[in-house]
Amino acid sequence: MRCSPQLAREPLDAERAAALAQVFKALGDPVRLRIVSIVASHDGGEVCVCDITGAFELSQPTISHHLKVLKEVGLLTSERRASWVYYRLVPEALGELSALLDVPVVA
Amino acid sequence: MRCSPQLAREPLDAERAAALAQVFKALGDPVRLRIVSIVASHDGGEVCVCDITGAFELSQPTISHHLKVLKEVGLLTSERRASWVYYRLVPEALGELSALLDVPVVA
DNA sequence: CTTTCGTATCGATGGTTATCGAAGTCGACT
DNA sequence: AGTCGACTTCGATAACCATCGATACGAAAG
Repeated sequence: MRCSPQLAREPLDAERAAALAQVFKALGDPVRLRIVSIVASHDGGEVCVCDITGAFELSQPTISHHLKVLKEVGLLTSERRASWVYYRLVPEALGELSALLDVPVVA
Repeated sequence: MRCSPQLAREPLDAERAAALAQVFKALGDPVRLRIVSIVASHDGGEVCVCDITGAFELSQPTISHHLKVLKEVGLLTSERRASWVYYRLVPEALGELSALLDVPVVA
């Protein structure tokens, strides 16, 4: 777990910065941010793709693309059951980012 | 302060998601993430541009561009003193993001 | 006031990305 | 088997972005 490295503790090395930046970049799209928030706030913790598609005025392939991006960076996981695919949050991934950004107010 | 809206509390509306996504997008670049971490971890809280430029193998205009992006989304502020420009962190901005991503482990 | 040094802006360019329609896959039901 | 519905992958296109060299600006020094 690397001891929850805070951003203010010491400068990030290039390798770690590159990995983290990928996750932030995934969150750096309004649609993806809303998708994460939809999944995170859903009772039961998992959401069918159809539920997400219905929340946007975007084509279904576009939503699928965004889901793929979020899955690739480790923010979501997916599972197929019957005809439907369900996505759920990876809380540890968000937690790591939260800890990283948790800069002490008192310097 | 809008009661520190957690991502898991309720789905983000489009407007708020767009604003937040801009900040995450700013952090979604390895160079910018390292710049933020350099500024955040620097004693005294402020860093001269020359200190940042020296930490990368990038041209000075490129660093200046990244600093501008971080400043535009409210993560950094700058002040000119004599010939040098100093950048410092806006802790509240990082804090808001941290609170947003602070998803409770127990669903 | 011209030079010099630190930083910002400009214009161009190559690489990346969001989006779509079309086609492919995978289960389920008949 | 055949078909239908849910979802993903593919190929194309337009918009965006990181980076650079050249240039401009602002402050201090000579």
